[in-house]
Amino acid sequence: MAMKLPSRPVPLDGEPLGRGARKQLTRERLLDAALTLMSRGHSFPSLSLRELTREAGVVPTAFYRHFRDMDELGLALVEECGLTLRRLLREARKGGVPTHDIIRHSVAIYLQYVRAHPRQFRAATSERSGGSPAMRQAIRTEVGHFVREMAQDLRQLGFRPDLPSETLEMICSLVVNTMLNAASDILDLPPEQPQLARELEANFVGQLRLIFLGAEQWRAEPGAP
Amino acid sequence: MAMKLPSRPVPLDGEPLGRGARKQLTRERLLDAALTLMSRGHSFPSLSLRELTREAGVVPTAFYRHFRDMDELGLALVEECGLTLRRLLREARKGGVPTHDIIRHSVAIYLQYVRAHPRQFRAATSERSGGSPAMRQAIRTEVGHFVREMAQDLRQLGFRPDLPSETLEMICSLVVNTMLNAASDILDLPPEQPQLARELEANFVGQLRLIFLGAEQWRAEPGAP
DNA sequence: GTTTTCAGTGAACACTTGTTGACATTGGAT
DNA sequence: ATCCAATGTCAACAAGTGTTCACTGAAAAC
Repeated sequence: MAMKLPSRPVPLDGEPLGRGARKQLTRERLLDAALTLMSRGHSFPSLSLRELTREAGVVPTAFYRHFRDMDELGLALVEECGLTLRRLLREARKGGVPTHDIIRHSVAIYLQYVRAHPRQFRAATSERSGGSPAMRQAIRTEVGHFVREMAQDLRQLGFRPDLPSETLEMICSLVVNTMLNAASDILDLPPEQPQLARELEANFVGQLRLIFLGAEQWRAEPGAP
Repeated sequence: MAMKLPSRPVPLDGEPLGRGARKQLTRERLLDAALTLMSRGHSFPSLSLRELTREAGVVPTAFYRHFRDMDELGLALVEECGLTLRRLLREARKGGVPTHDIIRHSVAIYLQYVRAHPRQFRAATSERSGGSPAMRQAIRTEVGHFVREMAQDLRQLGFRPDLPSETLEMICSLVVNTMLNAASDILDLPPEQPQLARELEANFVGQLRLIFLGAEQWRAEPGAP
């Protein structure tokens, strides 16, 4: 008699994982597969469920044990990328702020971080204006959190304590937009063109300098002289 | 005997159009259909050829008389949107520059223009980082043209004649990124929420003010004191 | 030790997709 | 008036899609 092949939930793992842990593992595999496929040029809305599960090494129907549909996976993905972004900010906070040439230094750190997490950043920048309305909204919210956190950090660092939070956030939102644009540009660069990369980096540094130059000059109350 | 239905290239048009004109017309219909579908939430890479031709009111195979594949249509679309952008700049140039409250005025004009061409702007901002690599590159080039043109305009207006073109373009690229982000934000707003729209507009104005404040303070040679 | 829960499997469905080839119709050059 | 090229239509294809259903096997609950 022909026996059915046994289900192999974790084919390559010797560790005796618990059931819940196993579930979370394949869930992460699915998210990971999405990031990988996106980093190969696919844009999220053009990903098919089957393609995704194929890449994840699971059968199509297994998908439904984790997400209702692709939109739900998209939202989870956004959350994950948001987490990556926050980690960046947290690490930057820990590292302390160098007193000299802050911007150039921060840019170097940031770009290094971007290159270390290309898939997350490509996904984030790519779906920021590309995905479904729900996904765009989610990303917008996530970016909003990031902006607020950054503004708070600036305040805590004693930067322009006279400015209201609104204004600080307006400035930070400009900074974040510039950062994300730069990330997108960097990741689209031909693989090994250090000259272009340096130009782009210089441009990026210049733009941030410009912004902070403006921020230092900003009058506290633009309405009244 | 069953006669084939006659082909009706222009079902609703009484005008006896020339042949070339007819071709261009359905070509425009295809491009238009793409814009329409995109403005309904679809992102370009997830558009199917059949969906497109259905919306355009043509049979799927007719597509190939105009474009080799969807990528080619995408490039044509980028070109069209680029044209729209340039027209904006040209009109702005014609209109002259108000001496007072330039930025607020320009922003109002710009947002009005964005709202008048929502589909083009949604497509442009959406595919800027979302589409195929070729499409992204095309958009990048188009935006680059726009930036250079804007920098030239600024120079001709006598703005910071001491700065090298490189620096001017760096500034303009920051401005353009901010403009496109603002467009994307505006178009994603819930249909009738004038309060949010005004907040967003104020934010936008603030960011541009900040940029130009920084630009006025920018030292001509950041390397040497 | 028995039972229950549940992540994962495989086959099947109704459908849409991109692309091909063989016609039709017609504007424009001859 | 006649032919040609080009624009468009129809029918058909293989392949891929999302989703369903009944089933399995082992971890967890009893």
